[in-house]
Amino acid sequence: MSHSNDPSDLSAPRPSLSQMAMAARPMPYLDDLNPAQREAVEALEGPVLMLAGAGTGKTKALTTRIAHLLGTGAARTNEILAVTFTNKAAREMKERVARLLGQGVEGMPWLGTFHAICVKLLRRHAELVGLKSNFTILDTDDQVRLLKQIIVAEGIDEKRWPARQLAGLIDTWKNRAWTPEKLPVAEAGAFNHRGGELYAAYQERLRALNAVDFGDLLLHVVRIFQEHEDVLAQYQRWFRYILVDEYQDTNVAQYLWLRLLAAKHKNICCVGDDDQSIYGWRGAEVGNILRFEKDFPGAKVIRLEQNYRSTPHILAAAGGVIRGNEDRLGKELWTEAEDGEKVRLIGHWDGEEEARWIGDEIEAMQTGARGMAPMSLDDMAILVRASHQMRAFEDRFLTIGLPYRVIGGPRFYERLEIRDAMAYFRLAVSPDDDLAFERIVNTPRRGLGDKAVQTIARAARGLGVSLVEGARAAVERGEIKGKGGKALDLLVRQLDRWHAQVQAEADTHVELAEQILDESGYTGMWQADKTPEAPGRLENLKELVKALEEFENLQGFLEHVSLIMDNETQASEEKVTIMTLHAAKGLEYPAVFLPGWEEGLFPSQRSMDESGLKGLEEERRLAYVGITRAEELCTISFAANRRVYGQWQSQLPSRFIDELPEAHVEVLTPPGLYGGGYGAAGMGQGRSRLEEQASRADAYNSPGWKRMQARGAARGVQSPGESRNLVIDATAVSSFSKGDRVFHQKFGYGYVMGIEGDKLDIEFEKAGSKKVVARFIQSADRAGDDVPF
DNA sequence: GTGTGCTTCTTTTTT
DNA sequence: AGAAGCACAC
Repeated sequence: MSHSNDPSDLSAPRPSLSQMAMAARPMPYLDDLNPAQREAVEALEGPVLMLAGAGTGKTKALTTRIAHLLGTGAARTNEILAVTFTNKAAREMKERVARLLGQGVEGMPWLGTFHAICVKLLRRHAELVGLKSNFTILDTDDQVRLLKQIIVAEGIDEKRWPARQLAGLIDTWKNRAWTPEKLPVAEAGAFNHRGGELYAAYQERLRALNAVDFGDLLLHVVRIFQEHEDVLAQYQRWFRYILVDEYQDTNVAQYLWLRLLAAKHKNICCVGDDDQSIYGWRGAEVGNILRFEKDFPGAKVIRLEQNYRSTPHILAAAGGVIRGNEDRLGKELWTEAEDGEKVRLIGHWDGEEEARWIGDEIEAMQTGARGMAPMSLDDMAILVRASHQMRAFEDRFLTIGLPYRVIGGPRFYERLEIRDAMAYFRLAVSPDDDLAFERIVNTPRRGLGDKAVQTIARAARGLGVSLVEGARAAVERGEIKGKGGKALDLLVRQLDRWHAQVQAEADTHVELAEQILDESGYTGMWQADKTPEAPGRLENLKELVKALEEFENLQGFLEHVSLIMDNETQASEEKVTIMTLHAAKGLEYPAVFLPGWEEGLFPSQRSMDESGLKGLEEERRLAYVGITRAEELCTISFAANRRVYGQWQSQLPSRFIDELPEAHVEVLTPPGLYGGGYGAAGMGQGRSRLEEQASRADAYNSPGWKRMQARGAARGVQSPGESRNLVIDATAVSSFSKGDRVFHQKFGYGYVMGIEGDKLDIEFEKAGSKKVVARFIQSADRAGDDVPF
């Protein structure tokens, strides 16, 4: 079945001597694989579904497969199509293939995200869907602003029918590969019976603007493939082998795209894990992976079940939870690793106590206080269901001075200041970018409000030109009076000059970027701003300019940036990581904390309301993902009370807790639960499930339980802050006195009200009164010093 | 054209 | 509770 050696197979390029020499070369990388991995690597021909459980060496198998394709001469670098979902995954794969081959892989042009690859394809064939090949890619923000215009133009009440919601609908439709013509009638009736119509209007506007949104990237290419057989045939020949990572996350559009490309040779290898499908809410279809064998008859299904990450207790706990799901292909993870610690379970009185306990526990683990080997903060992570849960931990960690990093949150390129700066760059490159012009016309303030913008738009429409040209005309005709008119005149001239500079390539693009931000007054705007965010924003602008250095020119930068939403924070100091369960997929940590396992929060009530059993199953997979992130120690916790939308609520432990197999769980005594006024607090309707749970804790009564007790007691002797106080720089405290005006990275400006030990009691202007460790505090006079450019 | 108080909403997030 | 968005008043 060897493809390249069959002389009768004329479709395959004849192997060159060098390729045959390479094929004859020993393949040491194969010896590193277990039998299942090896099978997945060597089954090069025909459809393959690699069901790779958490921590089973999926990326290793995938990258080795690529190396094998190249090493045996079965394919050349440009004949392999390898798609991932994130830039990070793509980067990682490139690096690992390069390492395996012992050389660079500049020549893997078709290894990338779905979107990046589609941009490449669409630039080549843009005219087939009525676009020019220099189309711009809109992000969510642009998209919403555009929709808002359409909604308002249609005379619809934007408050009752927000653009954001329509954007969400259109997104969902595009995920399902529904173009306006193919939109089911029932769906078109959404959004006050106008959904379909508005969708069509939006697509029309996009075409007029020569722009696409993220969904279009996929959909346009699918349409090209469907309507132009010759083009499709070309790529079917071209991409002789297809590899897909995280197949369980593909949506309908991506599925169609893949199926079209693989239809001829069917050399498609999809890798995924149905148990880790957690993106249903954004269009992923678990069905794609469940249906693979039907889509590709004769497909080889290979299960990777040997886990190299976690201890048996952790795997057993995860397995126990996921077993509750109906819709599974079925997989059982196993490991050769030693037993290790059981999964730990602990209940708390409320969310703050939970945060306090985890903080103490982390400090104890870091210093090795409980007889364990000291552990780096980099090896610990807290994984939450929803980002608002992070707050309690941030507050607590700031107070005790525990360094942490939050992953997720607003991405670098989504930040206001970055998007503004980019709009200026976009205009310098293409002056007819109307959306960019609208964004910055009055930022910084130029005295150009709604009325002025309308005048400009009217002028532009009348002449059938871009907004910049409209503005020029309006200025010349003197339609915009006073200060605004003058400022607009200046802006138009500046834009002309910047554009000329881009074309002339006289200065380096980095210098030009700095010049633009400077001359436009944008940097000055933030320098003059006294809000606590301003210094951070200036810092971000500096970083943006630094990021520019990596590119040849502004065009190149803009091209890539629209697809790269990464937020790579370089590792510096040791820190605990806080992030959502979603963000944690694909990562692993020696110690993992999973707080907030309460009904309604996790599983999320909303998920269950909206998607019923399907929703619950996805939540359960999320629990599975969470537990399987842990290598050695996994600690699950819940609180009896929690503030939900500002209202105190008593919480029931998550049903997932009851699904944990008891034999692999160690229940820690909830410290505040028995001692504190828990029973006395009177939680209303009789005995709550939590009480049952707590009393059932005795039933576990394992040796480990007692061991933990002993450890807890031993730890109790040392107060949490104590070890830390020793390393605190005494000058940090002494450099402040009562009444000082100070600045804090997160809380902003405030005044020192008192000093206790190494902590300062500060009344913040925005955040209220807090006790914060002194070394996190800056004198307010120093805060603004650091000005870029 | 800009600043302030009221209303609303509140999961997860990539490209 | 807290942010964000919007209407309203200067």
